[in-house]
Amino acid sequence: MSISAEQFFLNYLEETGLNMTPQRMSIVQTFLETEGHFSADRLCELVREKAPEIGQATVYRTLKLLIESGLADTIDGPDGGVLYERAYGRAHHDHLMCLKCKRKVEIFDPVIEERQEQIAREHGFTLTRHRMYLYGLCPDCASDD
Amino acid sequence: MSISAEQFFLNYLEETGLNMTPQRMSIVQTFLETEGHFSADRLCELVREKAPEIGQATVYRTLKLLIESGLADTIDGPDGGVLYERAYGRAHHDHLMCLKCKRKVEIFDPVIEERQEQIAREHGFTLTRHRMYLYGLCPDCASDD
DNA sequence: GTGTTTGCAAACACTTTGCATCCAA
DNA sequence: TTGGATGCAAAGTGTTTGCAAACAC
Repeated sequence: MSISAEQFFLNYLEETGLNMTPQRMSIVQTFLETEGHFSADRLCELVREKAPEIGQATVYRTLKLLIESGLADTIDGPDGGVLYERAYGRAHHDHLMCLKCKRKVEIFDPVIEERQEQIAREHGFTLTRHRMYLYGLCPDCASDD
Repeated sequence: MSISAEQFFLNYLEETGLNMTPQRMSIVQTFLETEGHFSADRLCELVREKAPEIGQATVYRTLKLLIESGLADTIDGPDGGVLYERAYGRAHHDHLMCLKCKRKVEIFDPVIEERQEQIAREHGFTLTRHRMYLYGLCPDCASDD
């Protein structure tokens, strides 16, 4: 976590032999400014508020680079859609979400993380990454019933 | 697990005011005969091997019913696609998959299950369901490097 | 200059829908 | 008889791609 996210992305581009461009810069900045989870389409809107001339294909292409570089991460909702969130400079976490109001809580549990490693090891697997989603009703929605 | 899967589905249809039809019967049977994880498209193919006249829309519609009834469950692969598997009469489990050869191992860990409940409770959530995917390299693929 | 990147629109894969017809109860 | 079910084809999603022009280095 010693270098900035922008620098991190620049390094990635360089290593991969790709160029920085105004469009990519805009998209990365917007991405970094945006909190929480959002769809590709939503990011597109946000980018275009500042730079309407940027095509959606470019946003999709850049989002792909962000993921490959490790700046971004995807999450998949219970409904099937794909969302993105910032990953670089943040600790790993999983998600707990409310099926009704869609509220999301980021969670982290060392016990679970440890068991995951353990389980993979028992099967001879080398663990690369994992995803865990807990779905249920938040306190507010549970009491609405 | 006291009644058969077919009966279970019949009950669901009845409760929901829907009818059993030859097409649904074919699809459910094919679904139950098919081991492992498969795409909607793959199920379509299998169904059509026996009953070529069944439309894909019907397969999709029936698959939806299978999920609503609880007979089927969806899983999402690391690559984004949606797969289906049999759920009724089987214990809950999570998945460990090889990123290279796509091999999948079904796993279950009481410690993790317990912690998940615990975490949800700590946040005031009522847990409905969860998904956990572990991704990595299986023994064979790891040694290929 | 040369290879990369862009915007556009068309292509894509997968899933859902509208509709006229057909069928189960 | 009547509301649900079907097949077909068309319409949606959300994402990717081909291409000629524009650009970064």
